[in-house]
Amino acid sequence: MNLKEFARLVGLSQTTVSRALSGYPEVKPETRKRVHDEAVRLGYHPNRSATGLATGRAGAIGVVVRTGIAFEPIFSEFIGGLVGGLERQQIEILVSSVSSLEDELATYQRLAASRRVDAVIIHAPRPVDDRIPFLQQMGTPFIVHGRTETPKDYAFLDIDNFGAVKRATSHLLDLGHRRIASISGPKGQTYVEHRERGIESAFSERGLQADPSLFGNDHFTDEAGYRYTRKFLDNADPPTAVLAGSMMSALGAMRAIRALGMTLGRDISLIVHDDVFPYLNADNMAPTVSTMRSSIRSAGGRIAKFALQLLSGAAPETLQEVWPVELVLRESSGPVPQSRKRRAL
Amino acid sequence: MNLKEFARLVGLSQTTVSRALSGYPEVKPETRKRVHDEAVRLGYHPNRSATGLATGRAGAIGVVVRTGIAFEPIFSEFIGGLVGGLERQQIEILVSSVSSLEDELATYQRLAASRRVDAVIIHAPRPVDDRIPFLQQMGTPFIVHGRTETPKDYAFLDIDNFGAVKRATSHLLDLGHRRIASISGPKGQTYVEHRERGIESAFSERGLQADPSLFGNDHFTDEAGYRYTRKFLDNADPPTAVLAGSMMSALGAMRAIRALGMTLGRDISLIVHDDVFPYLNADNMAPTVSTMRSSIRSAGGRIAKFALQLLSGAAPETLQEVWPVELVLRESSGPVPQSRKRRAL
DNA sequence: CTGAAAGCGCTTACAG
DNA sequence: CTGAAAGCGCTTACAG
Repeated sequence: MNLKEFARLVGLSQTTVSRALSGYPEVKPETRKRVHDEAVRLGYHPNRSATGLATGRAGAIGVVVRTGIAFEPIFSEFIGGLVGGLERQQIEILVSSVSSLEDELATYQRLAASRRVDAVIIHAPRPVDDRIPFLQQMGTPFIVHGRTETPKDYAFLDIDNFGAVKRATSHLLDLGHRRIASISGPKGQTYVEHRERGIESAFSERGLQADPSLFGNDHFTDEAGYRYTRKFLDNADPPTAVLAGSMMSALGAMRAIRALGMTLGRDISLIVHDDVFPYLNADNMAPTVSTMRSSIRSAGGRIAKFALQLLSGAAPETLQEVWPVELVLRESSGPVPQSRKRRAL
Repeated sequence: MNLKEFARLVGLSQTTVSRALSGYPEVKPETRKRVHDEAVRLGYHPNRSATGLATGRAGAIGVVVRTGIAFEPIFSEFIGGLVGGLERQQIEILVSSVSSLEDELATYQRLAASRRVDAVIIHAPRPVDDRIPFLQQMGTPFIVHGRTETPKDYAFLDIDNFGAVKRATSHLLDLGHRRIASISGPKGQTYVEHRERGIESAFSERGLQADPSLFGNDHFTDEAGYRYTRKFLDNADPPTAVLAGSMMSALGAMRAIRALGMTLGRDISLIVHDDVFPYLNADNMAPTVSTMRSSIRSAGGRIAKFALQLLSGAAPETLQEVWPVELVLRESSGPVPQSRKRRAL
């Protein structure tokens, strides 16, 4: 059924019906109500292509995923939050995939030129990220999940990775740890740099220096967590504490610790960045795991709100937030073992 | 830039340009090439709303997610496969979320009536599933990931859950196990029933009977895996083998087994349904974990192909596949412990 | 092989 | 508060 037929059934002109449905003010309340009721009763919904053509609005937000970037468990949660934040907004998420940065840029160009989306969301930004000037030049609204180190004249939502890791590191230093390892994401992404700088800053504030040979970078997999933990613990001067960048890396780290017959929380400490997966709960492990916690689902929900505001004309610079990260101390982290205690330098 | 302007720049009529771009045969090859080259050079892409309005095709496939159904880690992989299978097809995935079955049906109605998608994908079907007659009656093409127990006059891709679990159970029975526990998904979904029937069938083929008090049903979380495994092992006559429905449940099961001081693969066997997550590899655990393996990413890719065929006019009944599941035996499963051996009945 | 023009189903400035 | 009609940017039957 199209508008013409629906309007005939309701006994009004297409104009009035369209206005009633779109919430325009100049329709008599009782007329609006009648139109709404009839639309529900008859199952009428405006053809989205026609609406899109007439208004220039696609009613969708684009998310481009890079295959091969093992983003996986985070992606579900993020999309869940995003889509949840858009529920009942008549705005959907459009997902496409690409295999290279070049393809990613080409996809933004296509999505924008064909008016398929009203805005896009950028993930995993680098300190200097080509996608941002590219989108700005095209005039495509976008929101960055994370941020760059360039001037921030764009909308973004990030968490305070620097502060979170600095606080966790400071806590470990206070407990006497001096050999602290990091298992983080791939080099080149802003959040990875922020986290590593957080470690360095905590050390240098105390006149100490972090050992960069204890920094591992790879995708967040159980396998990488295991591999790096083994490697670091085979070191002549092994770490007494590990910071793991995700629950998946942490699973591997814990496995390595067990394999070496060490007791987590006593022989070695572990603090994990927790994106909050409903199926894998740090509070539930044995021992319970200390975390830097920040719900990626909430971030998705917030970015959905940002997107709606952006489409309502908000200036990108007014849509910028950096969320604090909670440090939740549990059994996996504790004082440095007696045997490994050193005189503070 | 719109078609009118682009056609002017190329020096041809809108008709010819449109036909060249859409791959119609009646365009001179050199004309087509010139149009294509210019489209790339000038970044022209047809307005998707206009194309949609003119053709009646949305160029998108809908996926509706139910929030609260803890589908999470599987979802990323599935969408990854789906989107990958649609790459370069000018077809995107449209994701919406709903919180109830009623909302889900209403969303299909809206997506179909507004011509926002050309087809939808149904997840987690029940033996009798209301969504199927609903979509059939609306005439909306759809593909079921899984299947019902009703007549299958629709397109679907499922895996042989019955056969997989039956084989795994038979293997355990052959090794002398008689107390076999199951930690599966929520009751009421076809795949859960198929898996449980697989266990029962393996038992009854040997004149034995499975103990339904060893069947646990819940979302696939580490927590549920732990809780059920503890509960079953506290039993007066505890299981000697556990079948876990996902890697997440298996993590909890392994944790419970460790907590009780038991050795996996010796004191108790474990076989896990593995959807193949790139970040969590059964081959990499200690001990390595026996699995029933089927890549959910591949399933997503295959369903993308089905969707394309459906949109090209293929009859739904011709798009039906049930994939076999590999049984990969590793260290986590072995003979029943001496102490628990019984005379075969 | 190419083109002029109708039509897809909306929205919205304009008129009343 | 309501309506007639132009226009959004494509595709495609029809004509040549």
